[in-house]
Amino acid sequence: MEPVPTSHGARRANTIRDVARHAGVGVGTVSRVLNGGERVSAETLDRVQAAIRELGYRPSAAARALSRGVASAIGVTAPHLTSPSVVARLRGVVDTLGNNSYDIGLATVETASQRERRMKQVCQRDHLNGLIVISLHPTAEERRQLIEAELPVVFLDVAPEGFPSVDIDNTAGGRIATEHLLEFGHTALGFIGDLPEPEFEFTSSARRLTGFLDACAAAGIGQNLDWIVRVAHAREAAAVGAETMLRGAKRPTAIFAASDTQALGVLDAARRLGLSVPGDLSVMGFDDLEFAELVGLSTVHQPLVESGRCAADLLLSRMSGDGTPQDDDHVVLPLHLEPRGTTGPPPARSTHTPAGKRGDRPTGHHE
Amino acid sequence: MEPVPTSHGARRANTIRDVARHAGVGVGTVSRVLNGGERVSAETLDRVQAAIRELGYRPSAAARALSRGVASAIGVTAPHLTSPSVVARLRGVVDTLGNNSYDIGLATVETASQRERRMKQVCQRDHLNGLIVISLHPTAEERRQLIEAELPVVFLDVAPEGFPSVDIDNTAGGRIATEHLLEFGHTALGFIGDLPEPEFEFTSSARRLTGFLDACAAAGIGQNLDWIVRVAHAREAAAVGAETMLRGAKRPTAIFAASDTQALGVLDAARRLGLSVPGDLSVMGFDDLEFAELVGLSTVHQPLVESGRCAADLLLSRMSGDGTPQDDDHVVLPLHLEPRGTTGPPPARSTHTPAGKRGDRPTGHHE
DNA sequence: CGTTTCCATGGAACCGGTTCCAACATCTCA
DNA sequence: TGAGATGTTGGAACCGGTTCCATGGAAACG
Repeated sequence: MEPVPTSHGARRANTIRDVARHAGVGVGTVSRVLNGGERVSAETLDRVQAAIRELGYRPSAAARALSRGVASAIGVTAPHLTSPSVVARLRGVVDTLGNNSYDIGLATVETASQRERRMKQVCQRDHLNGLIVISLHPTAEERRQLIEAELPVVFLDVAPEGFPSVDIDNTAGGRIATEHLLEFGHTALGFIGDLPEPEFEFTSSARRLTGFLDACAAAGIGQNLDWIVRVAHAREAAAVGAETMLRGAKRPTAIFAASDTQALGVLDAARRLGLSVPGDLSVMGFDDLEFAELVGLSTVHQPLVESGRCAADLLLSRMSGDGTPQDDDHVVLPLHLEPRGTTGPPPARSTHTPAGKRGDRPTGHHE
Repeated sequence: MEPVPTSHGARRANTIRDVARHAGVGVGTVSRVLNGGERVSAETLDRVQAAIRELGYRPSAAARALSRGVASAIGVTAPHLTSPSVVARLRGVVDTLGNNSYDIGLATVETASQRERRMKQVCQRDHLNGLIVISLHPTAEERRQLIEAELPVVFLDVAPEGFPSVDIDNTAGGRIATEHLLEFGHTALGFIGDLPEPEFEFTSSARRLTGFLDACAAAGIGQNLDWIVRVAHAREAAAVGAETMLRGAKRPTAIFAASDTQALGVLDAARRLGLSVPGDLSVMGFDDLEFAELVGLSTVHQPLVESGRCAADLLLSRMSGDGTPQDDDHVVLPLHLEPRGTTGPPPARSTHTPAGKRGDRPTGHHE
């Protein structure tokens, strides 16, 4: 006679009206109980909660989203998950958001068309109430859409004007890496980084190059343009680039790779050419990915996981915040040098300046 | 006089009724156009599409979910993203699902309470229309909930009875790894794997141990129980376990670690004890994570990314499928040996007759 | 004791889609 | 020419929450 009282074999799930009937109250009262129980007498509250329990009632997320006008979900867009740094950042984001009972809508983009489609999905009006964008530069069109959708958004690993962001000081990082090499007495420095992306503003790789050049200039060291190589962000591409650089008549005694992935390629190149590291060649990376410690790569540490947490916190405060919608608030996280086994003094023969009283360094556990 | 015709400064977003009015048709017609344009005349279709474009109309996901009774989202639950194998699987899942215009709801669980909360979220009735569970054994209660929610689900890296799953043959994998060591002539084999988890059925690590034992038995080699060590799934824990094993009066000439991560710990232990690899000790891993190639670790390759794709495909076919709701369909992906630099013949001095000549500890039933 | 204030409460209207049915137009076939 | 089949269309009802307003009773006040 009654609608199924236990939720066991129920064809149709119980609704708020079923609960109201079961508890002998109105739907408004049940709704109030569901949302914190304000302005409900203790006795009624008990009765409603009992009814909820007895019916195994679970509210419909869609109905709530519809009537409230917004869902309880946060979107995360990122490049494909092949890059370890993206994964590390994502981990931080997920950690923080997951503890705040938000749904996380993950979207990865690889191609331009995917990207466009995603963006439309993302801006669906009642779809998301917040967005984190990892390592993707927004196009002008995308910015416009984001502003129009009035969607709270935080960028991570990029810092477009007019939006809140979490990033590092890549220029300073490039300087830190380069100064580490300079302190060993290197004067012949090479750089390997990503290809420039003209459609976007400065990339992190480009900024690291700027820091490299700054540090060189400050030390009064000139540039050999053949030793500034820009390739696709991949181990093998970097290996090819480094090999070319190292095959020249004169070659650098140290190479700063703008990412650990590319540093790995440089190490490959050194191995192929029979150069010892750091005996013949010092190699410096950037990021401090997990494998950096494994291979003993000297690098600049950036707080990847923490950056994700930070972006998530920033977004949450934005969403709950007063309302100033899309001003910018750029968080810059600290970096530090992580010296390991792939950097050392330049080889004695080319050490015409300081630092060269002893050419034999105590390394040698690397090949 | 019209409601705001461009979507620019609109306070209130355009709804399907606005579109209908603008195009001079009924809402039903607009809905039909939105869902593929079946049973709509070409002329009307044009007019409606024009209206949609002119108003910048975007349908509300929540309203659609509510009236259809189901959203267009697929959930993915996984352990925290610190494990590289989980990340690799996730990548495969996301790749495939992303190309099918599903939203992906990602939830990671770490603690038991998180897990319980997630499960409730996940089973919200109109929340998801599919679920992929990565590397998490379902409890009895969770199975019950899943079945009750009638939610299509695919398990990945575990294979609970009664649910579709994608997995590998871990026992066979353990056998493959062990046979590789046996072929080199090793007769003193150690094993390092995860702690048993009594609350769940057999874990993959336990199955790999079974394969190890099978292969040993088939080769007529007895077991030294001190050489079967089970520790937390972490590099350092494995290092400690391996060190203990290798410090004994007699020590194995080869160790099979049930995961690459643990194999890394074994390598640490060897280094600390001054043992050369593979000269004094062969080390065998499992998984073929990215770093395995970096450190030249011999291992068993399992198709991680592909397993994610496979699970996603399976789920999609389940969701669109006829209806047989939750029968089981266990996909088993192939494995292969990936021999690298950490395995080789046993040291010469111990190459005399098999380990247990004195039969003190090994319960050898050989000879 | 009458009036005002306050609180708990019930329930209609609403959010924006989908679905279904009735209504109508057109076409077909006898 | 009429009956039936086919195809297109409009719009009410519905999905299941939230919100807001009207109501009634208790408490506070003069």
